[in-house]
Amino acid sequence: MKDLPLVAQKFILHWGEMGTRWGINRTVAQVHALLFLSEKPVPADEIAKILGVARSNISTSLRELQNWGIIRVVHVIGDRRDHFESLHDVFAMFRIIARERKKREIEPTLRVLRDCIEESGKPRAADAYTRERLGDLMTFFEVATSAYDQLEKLPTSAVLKLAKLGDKAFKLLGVKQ
Amino acid sequence: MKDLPLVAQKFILHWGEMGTRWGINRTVAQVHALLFLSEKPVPADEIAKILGVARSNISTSLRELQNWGIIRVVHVIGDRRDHFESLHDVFAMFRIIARERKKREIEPTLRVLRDCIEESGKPRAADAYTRERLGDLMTFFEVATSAYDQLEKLPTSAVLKLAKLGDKAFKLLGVKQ
DNA sequence: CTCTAATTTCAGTCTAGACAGAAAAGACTG
DNA sequence: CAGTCTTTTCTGTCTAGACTGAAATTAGAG
Repeated sequence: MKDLPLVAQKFILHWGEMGTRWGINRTVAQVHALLFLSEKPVPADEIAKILGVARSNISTSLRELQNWGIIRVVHVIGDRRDHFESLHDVFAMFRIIARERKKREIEPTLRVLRDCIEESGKPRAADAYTRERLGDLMTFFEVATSAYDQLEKLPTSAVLKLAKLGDKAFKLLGVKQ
Repeated sequence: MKDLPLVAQKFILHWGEMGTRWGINRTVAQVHALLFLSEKPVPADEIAKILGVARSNISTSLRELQNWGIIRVVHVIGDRRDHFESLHDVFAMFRIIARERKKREIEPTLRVLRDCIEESGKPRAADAYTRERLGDLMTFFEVATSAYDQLEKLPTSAVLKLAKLGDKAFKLLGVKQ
């Protein structure tokens, strides 16, 4: 870690902490930060040395990041080791993260809500109030995911245009005032 | 827990697991789920009994949920105990959650990024590539937060309208096709 | 002001999950 | 196919932070 530029150290540490706040293992987040800042692909043993954690631990973290789809293996001529590089396009990266979290967490939640609401018809399974509350929650998740799905289809350039329009967009569409 | 409707049990357990995936203490999430489904305000000792955890633990969880601003104390005549109820409007609830997470996690990250970029001008603090990467990341967070800020100002009705417009909205605005 | 109920704090315990290191498996080389 | 390098898997250890129960504090009632 000490041989990294100061700014890189600072960012990697912060990114690790952020990870833990969002349910991502600290080491996984740190590995991601390191690769994100790295111009050249990095082999696992170097990552281990830089971050000061066991090689085996890095192996697991890399696997996890590959499952997310935000890093990939590349090969360097004259070196047998796998090298890893992060996706460089930040917007694309967060699109992938959002999509994965939707798949892993939101969709299962929607399924549970659907099951609950279905079962809540049966006698003794739930009272009317519970049923209504769950219905509201499901509506929220449905609206949110379908809105996100629309947004996800846009290319980055369109998302940027949209963001730049900001307030004006809402007025043009007549959803405001 | 056993005396709750089956559907409520199922939801509370799932919500607890979801919490852990998003960096929220399981018990905190369970308490929230319980209150969310509860028609009447519930006193702390009953929550402890229902969820089967220590009273003191519930005290901490309730404090946390109050800090988030998604539950509040109410008093019931003829009972000295504090009773707690969840916000019932789901959209309002997630608006608060999003705002808090922005304040607690996104804004500190933006500050770190700003610091890093500023420092990266200094000699030996960072190479050009690192600086560029951090700049891209900061741009992303800036665009995302400012877009969210706009959205947050809209009343729920307008957000629903917007979501319903869906694809059409993008075409109307000329950001698509 | 005293007594009791309710809540919070605190110090210690417990445990899920992070981590290390060894061993196994896999892959390339000559 | 033996030898070496690399990666993965596995088992046991360690620790942050979740949790408990007791003690301290606070709030109301008479």
